[in-house]
Amino acid sequence: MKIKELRKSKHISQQKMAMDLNTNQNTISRYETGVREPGISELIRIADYFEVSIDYLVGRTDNPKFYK
Amino acid sequence: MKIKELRKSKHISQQKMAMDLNTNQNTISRYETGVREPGISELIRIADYFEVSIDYLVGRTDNPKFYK
DNA sequence: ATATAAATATCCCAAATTGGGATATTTAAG
DNA sequence: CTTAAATATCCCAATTTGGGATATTTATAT
Repeated sequence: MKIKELRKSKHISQQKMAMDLNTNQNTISRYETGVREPGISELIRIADYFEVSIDYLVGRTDNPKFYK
Repeated sequence: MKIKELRKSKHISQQKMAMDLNTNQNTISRYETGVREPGISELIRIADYFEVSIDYLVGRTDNPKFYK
């Protein structure tokens, strides 16, 4: 989960990001530290938020074989 | 979740797919009918299995803006 | 260097979600 | 029409989740 990198590249706090996504700061923190994982709908919202693919978000970009 | 279409295109049963993914037939059924959702790791395994992107798998392909 | 504030991580817990076994229902063959 | 294969649903224990509160870490100002 590349949330932390993406968030920092946008120079926003966990707090702001949490607000934007209608959730809590601690939830974002957990995603970033990996102690919790978001469900699919949350995953999509985060990907939308950063305008990246889910595959990138979850670190699956280096996988050479997804085409569709 | 485009599991059903992908699975059918490969002409395999839920049973076989479940076996291949070390899970149960009812779990696959639930994913397909939408009553349950897989977690991220399972999502990746399914995407790997069908060799598609997660974005495609969850029906996010039509979103024009993911680039990274 | 230290007080203060901002940012991030962790604790606890109730609620929601999950997967599995068993079983019912639907669909396809014979 | 019967049987078998495929798929969906029920029940339930266990895991996982998010939120509030709080602790800890990090940055800023004096």
